[in-house]
Amino acid sequence: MSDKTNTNLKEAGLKATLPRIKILEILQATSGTHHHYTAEDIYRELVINNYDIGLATVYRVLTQFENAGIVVKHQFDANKSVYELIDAEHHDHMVCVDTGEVTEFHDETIKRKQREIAAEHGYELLDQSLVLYVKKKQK
Amino acid sequence: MSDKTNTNLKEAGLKATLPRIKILEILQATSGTHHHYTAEDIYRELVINNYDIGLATVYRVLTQFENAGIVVKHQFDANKSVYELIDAEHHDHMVCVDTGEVTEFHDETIKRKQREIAAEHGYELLDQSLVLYVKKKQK
DNA sequence: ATGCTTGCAAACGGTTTGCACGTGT
DNA sequence: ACACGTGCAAACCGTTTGCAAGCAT
Repeated sequence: MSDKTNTNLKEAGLKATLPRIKILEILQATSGTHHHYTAEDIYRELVINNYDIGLATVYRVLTQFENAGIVVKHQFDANKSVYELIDAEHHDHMVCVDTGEVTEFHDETIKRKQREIAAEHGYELLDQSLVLYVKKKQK
Repeated sequence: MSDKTNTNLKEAGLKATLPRIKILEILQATSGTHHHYTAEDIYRELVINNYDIGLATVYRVLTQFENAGIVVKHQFDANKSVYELIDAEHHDHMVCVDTGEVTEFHDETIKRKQREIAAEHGYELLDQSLVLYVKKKQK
């Protein structure tokens, strides 16, 4: 898997350096439920594992990953960004306003409707951001 | 109309002060196409009209308006917020990535689908944010 | 009169950048 | 070797806040 990781980086035109490899590994960690990380989440994780990697580098690497199409940057909250590995199936998010829990979903009907709407206005749909703010239904 | 303005403020539990009245008037200005303002847009407008109102006050007033349900805060771009008067019909936005132009739209199909999806996950839909990033279709 | 508002300037917090040093190929 | 990548600390920039003075009621 570390082979695969290096390959990914090379393919993206990025030298396989320690910081980039470690950050990519953290993003790929499937153990926790949350695969949405802030720059500091990742930085903290690095510090815990005794890697001497600066926060500035984390930001730089994440930006490079974003440009390389390895990662998407989301803005669920007004004043901090979270990053997420891009997987094959691109999905949207619902955020619980009480717990902050993030659930992913995908819906083709909505996607299709969006393209229609853009087209009606003479536009082509390049990208889209949909976030539902929800709370647990109590009965 | 300045009567109406004061009434709005009073109803919202806010004293009718000069800064609040003027900021509300700017938000209500229907002349320009863009009714999406950054705090500085509004500040600049105030300066042009020779009002001695600080940027900090603009932020404070906009936040109060937001809490009072007079205004919504959007985050089309990562590092600046825009504010918009809430009108009866609540709508979504498409932003042209080339020109920055913002077009509003409303679609009931999408809204309904969203409620369904939230419900499927045991959630209740409180709020939602949908932004389409588009570009002019060239032929 | 008195409590909410405001202007100013300083603080904040996430993110970016300049620079000299370190590292991958 | 040499270009590219990195750590550190300082800069940035939109936004928030403490404080003393100013208004609306």
